[in-house]
Amino acid sequence: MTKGADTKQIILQTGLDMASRLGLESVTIGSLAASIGMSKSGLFAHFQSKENLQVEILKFAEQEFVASVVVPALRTTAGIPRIKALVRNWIGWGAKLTGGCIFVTAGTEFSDRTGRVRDYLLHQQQMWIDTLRRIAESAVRVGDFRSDADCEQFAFDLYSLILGFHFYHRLLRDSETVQRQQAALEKLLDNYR
Amino acid sequence: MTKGADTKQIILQTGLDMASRLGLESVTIGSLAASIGMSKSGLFAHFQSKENLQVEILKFAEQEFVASVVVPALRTTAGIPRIKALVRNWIGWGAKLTGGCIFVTAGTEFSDRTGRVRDYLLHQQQMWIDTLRRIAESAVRVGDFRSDADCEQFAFDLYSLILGFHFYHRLLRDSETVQRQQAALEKLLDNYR
DNA sequence: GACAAAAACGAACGTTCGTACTATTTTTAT
DNA sequence: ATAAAAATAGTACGAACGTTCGTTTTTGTC
Repeated sequence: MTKGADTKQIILQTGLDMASRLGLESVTIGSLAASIGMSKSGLFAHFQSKENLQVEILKFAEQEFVASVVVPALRTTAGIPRIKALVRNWIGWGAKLTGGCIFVTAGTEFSDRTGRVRDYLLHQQQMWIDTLRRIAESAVRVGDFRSDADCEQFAFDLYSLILGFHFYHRLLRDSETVQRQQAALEKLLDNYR
Repeated sequence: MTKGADTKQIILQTGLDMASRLGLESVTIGSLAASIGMSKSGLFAHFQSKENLQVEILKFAEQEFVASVVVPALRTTAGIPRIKALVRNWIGWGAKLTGGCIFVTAGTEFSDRTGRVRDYLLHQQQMWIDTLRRIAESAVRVGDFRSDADCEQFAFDLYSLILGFHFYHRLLRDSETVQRQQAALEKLLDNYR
């Protein structure tokens, strides 16, 4: 029985796109079903609850994120090239979606809520920050960063930069944002060299 | 006629707090009325539409923001002390609300929507970025920043930092965030000195 | 092609959404 | 004190919400 799994993928893909535009809470079962062209109850049967749907959308997004952002970056040379690749991939991933990065959107949306969606988001973000830190550590190891660099701090700095880019790019639609972000990244890297 | 205005203030204050926790879209007329202890229709009469309510909450927040963040900062010595005061006030303002900064929250929430709420948010953010740029320019004028400093870029850098702080502080509840943010701010200022 | 399992459907549940209209109460000005 | 005005409450509306249930259609296996 593969038909059900196929449908589920379509639901999650469409749901992810919708969530990236409107937020996870605004992905209603009715509107999602309508935009796919199936019935509310048919869609609902795949998830048993809206909370499950939300969590599964996040897991689906994570898969895509890891596959198209993290893994390719880890394949490039460790150090500064890898960091630049990571940022480049991240921006590219954001561009694939109709809306913004779902982790940023949902992270903001659920930061003051409770429940499994927030729990999962929190866990995801900690893993993401861990990844940033480890990539900084490998930059120290290959000598691109100086040996006493604070890698935890670098993760914060880089994530801030990404958030700034996202905010400028989405809300302000500022065309110069890419250059701004690139200039900031160069300066940031200089600080750790 | 002062009774109506008083009630309106209470509505907006409560609505702002609710919006800072759950987002502007989740401030429903029913739940807001219930938490104040008045009727849906009584509350509704003050605003004529939900969109009006949302915009008025943002205007109310802006008033408070200007009064407790921007104005006090502009009263301190121009240059780096003013920048530090601005950041300090901003963090303090965020701490007064139950949830996060409403401009960050709502900016993310409405970046891909259309309508008057988004229009107003966009306008507000452009003013905020303008303020950041002007404060950087005054830092150049008093000699705290070097004369060829890119003030537009500084606005981006500082805003990114603030967003990073907000995200770490709200979702991750990381207790070291204040120090991280301070360290990043010092480095940022050094880059422009 | 028969048959069981899986998947999708349609209708309905109780609740809440934003909004509209009409009382009724409360506040203000004379 | 009283009339006008403002503020609040009450009731109702159609639509949408998440969810449940029983039925029908589709699918894969023998």
